[in-house]
Amino acid sequence: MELRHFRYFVAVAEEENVSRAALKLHVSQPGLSRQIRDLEDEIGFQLFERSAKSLRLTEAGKIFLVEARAVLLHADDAVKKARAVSGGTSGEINVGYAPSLTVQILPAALREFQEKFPNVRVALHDLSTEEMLAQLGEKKLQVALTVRPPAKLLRGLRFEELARYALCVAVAPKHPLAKAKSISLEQISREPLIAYSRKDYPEYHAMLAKLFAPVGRRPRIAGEHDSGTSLIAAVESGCGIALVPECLACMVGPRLKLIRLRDGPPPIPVVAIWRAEGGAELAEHFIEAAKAG
Amino acid sequence: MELRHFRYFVAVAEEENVSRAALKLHVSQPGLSRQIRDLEDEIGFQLFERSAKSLRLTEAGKIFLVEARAVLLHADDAVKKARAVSGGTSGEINVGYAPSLTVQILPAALREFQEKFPNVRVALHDLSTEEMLAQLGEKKLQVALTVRPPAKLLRGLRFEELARYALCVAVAPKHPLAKAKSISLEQISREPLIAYSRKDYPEYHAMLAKLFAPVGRRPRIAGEHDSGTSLIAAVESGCGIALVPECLACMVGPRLKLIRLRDGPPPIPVVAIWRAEGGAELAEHFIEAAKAG
DNA sequence: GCCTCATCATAGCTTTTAGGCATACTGAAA
DNA sequence: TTTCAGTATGCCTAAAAGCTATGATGAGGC
Repeated sequence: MELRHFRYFVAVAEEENVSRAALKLHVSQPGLSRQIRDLEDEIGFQLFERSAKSLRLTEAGKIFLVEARAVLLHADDAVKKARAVSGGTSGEINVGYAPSLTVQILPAALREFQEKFPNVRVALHDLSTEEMLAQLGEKKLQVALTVRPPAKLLRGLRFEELARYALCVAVAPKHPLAKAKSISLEQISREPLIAYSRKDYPEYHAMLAKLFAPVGRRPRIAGEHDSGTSLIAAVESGCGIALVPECLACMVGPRLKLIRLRDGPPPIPVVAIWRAEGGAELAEHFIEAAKAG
Repeated sequence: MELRHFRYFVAVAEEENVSRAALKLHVSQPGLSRQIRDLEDEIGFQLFERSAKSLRLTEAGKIFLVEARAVLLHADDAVKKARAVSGGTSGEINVGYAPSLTVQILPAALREFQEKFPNVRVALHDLSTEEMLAQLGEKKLQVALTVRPPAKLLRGLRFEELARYALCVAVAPKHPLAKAKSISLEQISREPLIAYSRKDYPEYHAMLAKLFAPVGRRPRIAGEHDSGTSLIAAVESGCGIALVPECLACMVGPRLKLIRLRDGPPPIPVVAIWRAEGGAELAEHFIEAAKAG
């Protein structure tokens, strides 16, 4: 019996649904199903009553749910208490990030990391991907969070994917396109387009060019902005529409509508990048936190 | 982080010695060493101060030891509480056993098993190996604990080794041989030998015959007994010496001396045997308990 | 009544990782 | 200096977690 079994059981018990729990835990449904079964086999009694279609906690399962949650907290607590005594690792870590792509990831990562390492100062640097790669090389950064760069730029670096976001269309709620279920590139090319600035986001413009090449029309760029915030404001005020990663959803709230892009590019991979050669213990912990968050 | 890490850490911390802890946990020293290292890597601080020769708990490690013990108890407790509500599996299990060979194993197995399954009635049957195999076939027994029988008698049965015991020589403390560091077969053949009864322990006599064949002398059998208890009594009273598995050590206490047998047979394997075809859930739990105990 | 959908279980295969063996390293004691 | 009692490291194997594909089953709609 391992903590994994407790974690898995709690998730399944909370959802009363293996498939959903599997999604939440980032494992496959059959794998999860099997782990739960293994757990029941080991403890020697049923935690769930099963039908082919669903499962429900048994009485014993209900008790075990309460206890299992407590055990998991207890285990975390054990680490925290000991860490407090150890004084904790201290130091500094420099993290480069692409704001628009890390809106969802970064806050969670920071919270997770600072909980484990309250004595580490995290310095955040809003940089272009190019700058990040350069500064990783110069050891000015220990970690970069950005879109996955082409392999040839990753000499001496390693990376790990944190998320993928589809590209979608941001329109003001009262815009005529706001009611569409999806929008085509052709439709976009007829509208004024609000873009990220070419200077700070060269990859963004490269992506636009590649995206519209097969359409035979160029998008009409009606404004360039160097931050997601001001780009959103511009779209909201009716200056035009914008192509943004779907993770901006949590920034725009009801101010804009994000609509599916028909025949869009594959989802944009957001990665953590660090130096291949070892010694960057803090960087690894930061990346762990980013994955967990 | 898994419960395994907690279990391993507690063992190492209690021993302040990886090698001894590894022995206790039945894992190799390097494997254990690595798991402890992994744990430290994951939590992000040192639990031990290391020298090449030893390790000592850090302050954080001391706290973590207390907490880790508590977490492990908590986890067991979670299962127990839930099991209590479930009413527990009830039923009956019939276990055949060879008393002399299971003197160490059986009490621990029973304790372990009854803790998990207080509502299961365990019926113990003192039988010869031959009888056990027959009764397993007839489904009168679900589990047998005895010396490993030859493969050809195990058709339709499965087995798992629980322990091995060397054969050694039991002598009364005041016997002239009591001071020897080891005793040869040749020496034994000069002494009156107290044996298990041929009727109840045919394998024992087969083993004796095989053992003494190369020596060219027969042991002089001065008495036969159908239980370890009376055999021990006979040796204690000076009637002769006996060849017994070393696990009897815990029965004889200071009453007899157990001395190494020179050029003795390989250690005697004690196994749990059960029916190969499934359905014997309780049997499996019993065997798990026997392994854990 | 029968189809479709949602869901869980099973089977077979792949990948990960715990754990094993051999061995190097290291400081203390003889 | 050698030996000894330890821990750590490298490499390999085997067990187990996890994945994909697929089967089975009951609920709800048509």
